[in-house]
Amino acid sequence: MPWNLDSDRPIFVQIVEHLQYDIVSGVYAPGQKLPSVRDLAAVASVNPNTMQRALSELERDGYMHSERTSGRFITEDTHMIDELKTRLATAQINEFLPRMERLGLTKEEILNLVEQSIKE
Amino acid sequence: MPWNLDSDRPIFVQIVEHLQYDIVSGVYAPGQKLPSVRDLAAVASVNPNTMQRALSELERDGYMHSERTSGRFITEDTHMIDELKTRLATAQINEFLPRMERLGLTKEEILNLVEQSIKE
DNA sequence: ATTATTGTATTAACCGCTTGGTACAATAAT
DNA sequence: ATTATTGTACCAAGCGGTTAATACAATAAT
Repeated sequence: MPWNLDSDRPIFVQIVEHLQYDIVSGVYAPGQKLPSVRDLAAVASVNPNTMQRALSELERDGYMHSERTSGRFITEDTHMIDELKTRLATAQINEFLPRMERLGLTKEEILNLVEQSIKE
Repeated sequence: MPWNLDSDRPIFVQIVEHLQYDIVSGVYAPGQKLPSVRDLAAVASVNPNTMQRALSELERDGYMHSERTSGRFITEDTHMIDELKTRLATAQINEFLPRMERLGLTKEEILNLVEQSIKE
């Protein structure tokens, strides 16, 4: 899964989101050890400082914790991960629907578009 | 309709999008005169330079044109506006669906969520 | 004719993000 | 014991976006 970082938004924010999706979708399992800051930075083609900043945010929010010198680990609180999943999904819906309506599409048109696009 | 500008992305980009939505949804009709740069900037609580930059982009793409001292006008090319609408809607879909799937939701779950959320 | 308004251009300053470079303490690996 | 790896911290430089302040020419409004 590429990182798909663009220059429109702060990179560290995009990394936070990317890793949140990785946690929710199970790319990193609960309790699993993460690659080192330097390795993650290399994979993402980003400066280690930038990766560090993203990881600090995720740590501050409790999605991971660092063990000084042995590495960094995903939380084992599966309930918290489930909540994150719900929160991210809801956020997507709440961005998507109002924008589609603001474009002048009716609820039916939106539903049809989604239904159509989801098949292929 | 508030402008809802956040600090995550360049303001001028968000203004471009906001005005595109206004054009597509008919807030500004084809051929209609826009408020002055300074007025728009005041309404959006933004520096005139920033508003000017957004308007220049929209002008470069042909969605409006300025008449030196009499003001700035929305294009009368309704076909172009329709295309913009389609393009924006498609872009929303193409962002929304992959993200929902990446969260681990099945196509059915996504459809149900949309269907559910659209009713209320 | 005079005044106000229009779009436009320019410059300096500030701020946040990013990078590159360096460094350190703690501990795992050898 | 020595070495490598870990997270972490710091600083300087560069860059893009934003603001503020001015200015100008063209023309609409008076």
